[in-house]
Amino acid sequence: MATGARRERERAEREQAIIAAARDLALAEGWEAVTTRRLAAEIEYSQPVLYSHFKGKDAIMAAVAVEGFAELATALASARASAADPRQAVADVAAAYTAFAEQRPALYDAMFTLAVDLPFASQGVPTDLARGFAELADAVRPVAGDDDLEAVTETFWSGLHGLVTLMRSGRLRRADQDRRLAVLVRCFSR
Amino acid sequence: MATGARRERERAEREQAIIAAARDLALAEGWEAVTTRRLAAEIEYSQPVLYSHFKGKDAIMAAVAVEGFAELATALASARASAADPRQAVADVAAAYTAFAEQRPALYDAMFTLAVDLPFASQGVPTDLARGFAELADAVRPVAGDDDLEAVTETFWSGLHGLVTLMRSGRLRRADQDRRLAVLVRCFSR
DNA sequence: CAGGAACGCTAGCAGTGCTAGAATCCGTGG
DNA sequence: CCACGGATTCTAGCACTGCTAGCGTTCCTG
Repeated sequence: MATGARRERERAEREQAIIAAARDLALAEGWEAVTTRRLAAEIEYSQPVLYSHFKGKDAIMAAVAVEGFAELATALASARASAADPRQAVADVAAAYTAFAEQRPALYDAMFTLAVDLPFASQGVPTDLARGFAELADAVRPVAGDDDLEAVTETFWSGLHGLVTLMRSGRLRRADQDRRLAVLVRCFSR
Repeated sequence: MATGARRERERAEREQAIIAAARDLALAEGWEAVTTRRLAAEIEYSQPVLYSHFKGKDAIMAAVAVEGFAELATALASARASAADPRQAVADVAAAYTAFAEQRPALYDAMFTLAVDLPFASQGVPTDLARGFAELADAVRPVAGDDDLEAVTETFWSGLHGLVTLMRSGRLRRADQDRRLAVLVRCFSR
């Protein structure tokens, strides 16, 4: 009778395998290489199995994005925790953010560029997204008069997001990224 | 013999019709609704005609983006020209930028999110893109110590781009956009 | 008016996300 | 130990995508 529990566990493992395969494939070859057929081949099942776990390809991408939000939050947290002083914290958090986007471009795309609507109504995202947002907020708190801390944080976040996306799409020269980061950090510290 | 000139003119008109159809369709129903079949039906020709004008669908989107860069540049220019003082110029240019993105979302996507590489190697874009960039630079010039005016401008641009894209994808509440814009403008004026 | 070339169309390819229905496996009761 | 029944998985296919080869027509030229 406990066979049902095993089945359920195996199902969960397979679901995780799908997410991992999608993530790895996207990181290695970009999201355009992630097709349902390749995904199915990767996990050694047929295509329809994917649809018994997720509503569609978008839902798979959303699941990958959810993992990304958790990773980003912890990356920001460790950057802020190891900063010497509040001033440095802003710079370190900003550097951690851009480094995350640079090193996991496909993950960043899933989180912010593709899969527009799905994850935000779901369960796991708001938590991890809020965690990351809170790290940014704590970093810029000294500069904000408390009432509009939220607006300041969101603007700081937008600045980072803009730097990352414009550079990744070739609109900004990669070489000057540090200088631009310094300008942004100067705006949001002191 | 002058018949060749007419043919060429008709060809140019048809090419413009393709770009206009793509643009209108994208603005009305989004880029996912722009298929080569619908585009062909819209201009009342068969699909292969599209490929005698453009290398592929991406090239059509790039052509639409090129028009967008010209429009954005003139919008920014007129905003800056009609500003009372330098301080106000930054705010007005920022407002014009976000208004452009808000009112022509599909156009903005073609310029910055989709069609990643094509237009920048081509002829028309660098000019109009540089025009828009110059408007931003002139607006923020007072705040920059001349040497890194470029970095300051690029960072300002990134901030605007981040605000626009994060809000459009639902990551930021639309209601607080004015407050965020004010924060950004404060950073880049005085 | 005949020859020829430029032109646009029909038809089709390979690939996409997704799904209906057949086939197979597996735990259960006789 | 075997046959049944339900869940699970696969095969085959649909409608659509971007794109292209090759045929038919049209129009200009000599």
